[in-house]
Amino acid sequence: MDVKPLRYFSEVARHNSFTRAAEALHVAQPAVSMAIRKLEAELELTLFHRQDRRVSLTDEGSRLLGHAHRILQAVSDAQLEMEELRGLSRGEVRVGIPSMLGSYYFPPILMAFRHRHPNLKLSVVEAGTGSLQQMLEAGSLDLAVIVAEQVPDELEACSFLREQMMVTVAREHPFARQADITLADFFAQELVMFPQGYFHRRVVDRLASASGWTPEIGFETSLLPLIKSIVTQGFGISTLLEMVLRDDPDLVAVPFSEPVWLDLSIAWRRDGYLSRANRAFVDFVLEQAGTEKS
Amino acid sequence: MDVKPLRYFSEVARHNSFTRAAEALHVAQPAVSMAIRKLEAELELTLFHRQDRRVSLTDEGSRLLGHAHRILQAVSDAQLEMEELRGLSRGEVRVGIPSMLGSYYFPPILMAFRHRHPNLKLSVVEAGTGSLQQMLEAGSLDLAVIVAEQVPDELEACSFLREQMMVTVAREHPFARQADITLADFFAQELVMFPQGYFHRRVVDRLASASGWTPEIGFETSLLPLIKSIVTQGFGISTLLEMVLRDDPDLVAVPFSEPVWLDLSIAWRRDGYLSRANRAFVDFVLEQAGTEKS
DNA sequence: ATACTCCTTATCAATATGATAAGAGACTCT
DNA sequence: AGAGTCTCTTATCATATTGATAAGGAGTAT
Repeated sequence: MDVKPLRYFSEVARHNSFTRAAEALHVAQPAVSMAIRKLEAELELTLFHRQDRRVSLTDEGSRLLGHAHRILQAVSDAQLEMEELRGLSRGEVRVGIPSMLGSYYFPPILMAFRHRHPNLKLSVVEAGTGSLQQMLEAGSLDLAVIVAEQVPDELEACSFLREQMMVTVAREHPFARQADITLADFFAQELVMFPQGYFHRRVVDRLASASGWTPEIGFETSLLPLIKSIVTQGFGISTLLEMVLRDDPDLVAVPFSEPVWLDLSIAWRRDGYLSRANRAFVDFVLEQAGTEKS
Repeated sequence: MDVKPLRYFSEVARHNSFTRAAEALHVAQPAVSMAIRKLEAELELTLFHRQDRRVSLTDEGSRLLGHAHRILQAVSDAQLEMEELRGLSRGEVRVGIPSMLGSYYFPPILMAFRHRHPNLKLSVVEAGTGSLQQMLEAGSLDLAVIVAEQVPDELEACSFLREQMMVTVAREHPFARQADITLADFFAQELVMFPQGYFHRRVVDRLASASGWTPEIGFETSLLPLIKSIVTQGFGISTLLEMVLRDDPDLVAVPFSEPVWLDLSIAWRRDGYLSRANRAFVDFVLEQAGTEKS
């Protein structure tokens, strides 16, 4: 029992005519005759009562008609959804974004993506790089934004933005007048940091262990506005991505004397298939980053 | 989107393996590969993620899987019902039977038919020949038992029983000792009759008009037991099928001097298709009548 | 390293499908 | 009554689809 013959059958039943059905189906009329004959042979039942030039459903035929409608409906539903998935008018993007980027870089991108593909469901999780990687590997996320240098083997990553980590101080702080800050100077200060598991913290820890200093962490929070507020009031200093500081009049961003650049990437499981929707999101992010640069 | 590829798809998804699916489907493995590839091309979507020798559904594939299951289920439902109709483990027989036969000849046949095809729905309507013909033509009945000689053109009829109409009198009635009764004698008596529209009445009216007599009808009812009771008590005479009188000790059946035979037939719309179930019923009745005779 | 497992590609035969052309039965309109 | 038509069937043929066999290649296990 195949779909095409059932479609023919349904049309013949609808029109009570082979000729009319053939027209509606855009096939030659004998094709319809043969298809119905074959279906009848397959089922070993007479589906239509051919009386002179009048065609009508038999009892058995009308029983089949209900099934045929159900089947054709189900097929058409499937085709519709596949078409939607293909055309990105359906689908889901589940992406994880670290706090710092989620607050400063991504909002406009997310809005623009949503505008481009209004029917895609967009789930955004904000969490530290560590959690994001775990969620990615566990399959509860499809995509995550991470810092490129620490890409594990099982993830595939695509860098879309290179951004400098800047020492962040209040306007009144002595550092604010320096052209750059050495690691020694930086680590001599009391720091306000993200907790373990955030790329922010990882970067600083790496800088510390590479240079032999021990960071003195006076305050630890994953709330970026709180960090900024604390630094603004002079209770500590921090280091943040340049983008976070660009529009803040109360904070001063000073580069390290050996500039620290971070490659921000969007990553996914290497062995996992990216759905159309997710791939569209990756492409969109890369495209936005590209146009922004130029 | 065809049924076979969907079945292949569903099996591959079930086993996460082309080879295993091919085994389960009893086809060569490349056939499965090709079918899936073609389905993917048709939908312009990747359904499986082929990673090394591991196969897994993509997001789009798992969306399709639900539809595939629904479609395959619907197809299998249809096949099942068609099979049931073919094998007469489903279907409906709607048959109309005149009172006289419904009470005396058909009950055992109906029971036997029901025993032979326990899953067929059997709807039996008891009514006069006139009503039955109307219902047949209106399509509210598929089959009806009628008297052969008055078969209209639009009905097809098959005779299954030839039965004599007997003058019916009480044991004490003078007619009871006669070998036969002339029409003149019969019409001289007060009659107990079925109403208009019953073959019983039609036959008597026909006899009357053919012989020029006018029947004197003292009592009219469609209740056969009532007729018998009235005749038994000597308030009138009637004429009934032989089968009705065979086991009644209080009534005597005497033939007309020119015997009146009725051909009982089972009829259906000439232009209407007889469903498997109805045809089975006709065959069954004919078969029963045949074996009974022999 | 070698054999094995599993999916893909290539080729070929069998089958199925649909188009065209011709035919047959029945209704309709003169 | 007979021509014309309408509609389904049959016949024939070209094309497309399907599945089997054989060979290839990538990855894994022993």
